[in-house]
Amino acid sequence: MKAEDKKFFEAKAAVLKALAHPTRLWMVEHLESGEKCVCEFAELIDADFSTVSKHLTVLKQAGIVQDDKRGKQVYYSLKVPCVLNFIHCVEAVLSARAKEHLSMTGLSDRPQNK
Amino acid sequence: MKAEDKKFFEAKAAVLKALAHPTRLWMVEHLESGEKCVCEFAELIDADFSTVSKHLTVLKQAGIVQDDKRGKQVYYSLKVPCVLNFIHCVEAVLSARAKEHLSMTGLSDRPQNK
DNA sequence: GAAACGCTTGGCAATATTGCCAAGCGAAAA
DNA sequence: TTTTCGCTTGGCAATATTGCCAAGCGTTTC
Repeated sequence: MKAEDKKFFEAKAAVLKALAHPTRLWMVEHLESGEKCVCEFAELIDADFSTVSKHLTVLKQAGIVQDDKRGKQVYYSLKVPCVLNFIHCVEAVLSARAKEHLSMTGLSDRPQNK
Repeated sequence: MKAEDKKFFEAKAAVLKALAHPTRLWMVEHLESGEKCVCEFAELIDADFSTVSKHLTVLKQAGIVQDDKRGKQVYYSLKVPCVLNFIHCVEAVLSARAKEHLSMTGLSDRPQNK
């Protein structure tokens, strides 16, 4: 792998890493319906204010969300909406896995090859 | 957030986490052109055989790839090809970020709002 | 059978991530 | 100006990830 390519893969992995956390993923999906302030997130999940803020910072650094300070509040919004599409793909991975797991445990009604 | 939802987000985050590593991302993209054996990966990147094997195990556990042992070799292939689409979205995040960075450093030829 | 091959697993030290508490900080309200 | 509000940052301990070496294990070749 060339050094240049390596950098590219590191950059892409960093974006994915930002999304690879339950809370952050939840935040991103939540932003589908429009911008939210930090306090809204803090209210909805049971976590310290600082924790929420740090998660949002991670998403911001990754370039996934953007912030906008208006008055007392800071509003976060999705910067690259296509991330939502690909979360659907992740769900496809999960359902493929679930189906397989069912067939392994013999709980499925899978068709037998004779 | 409901406990059931929480589980769901944890599961999705786990899939993303599996992809969130430069080497594993590289492997997944490399599998676009068809199945590869462990030795091919080990040869292409400069890493221990065991390291390669462990990365592939992570991808397998996540349900992203599948393995097939034939003769001496184990062949890995993509199980859910849609992951490739969403890597393109990650690249969109990167290019959005790059563009912005250019404009911040004044190196761009961005159109000025007057 | 013995040796070689291709790969996986155990173990472990180095490193990174996470989430809480406490402290800081700018804008707005008093 | 002082206080409050909304949020960010520093610090830190608990936890997870990473990648190497060494050892194990099933096939195939000799």
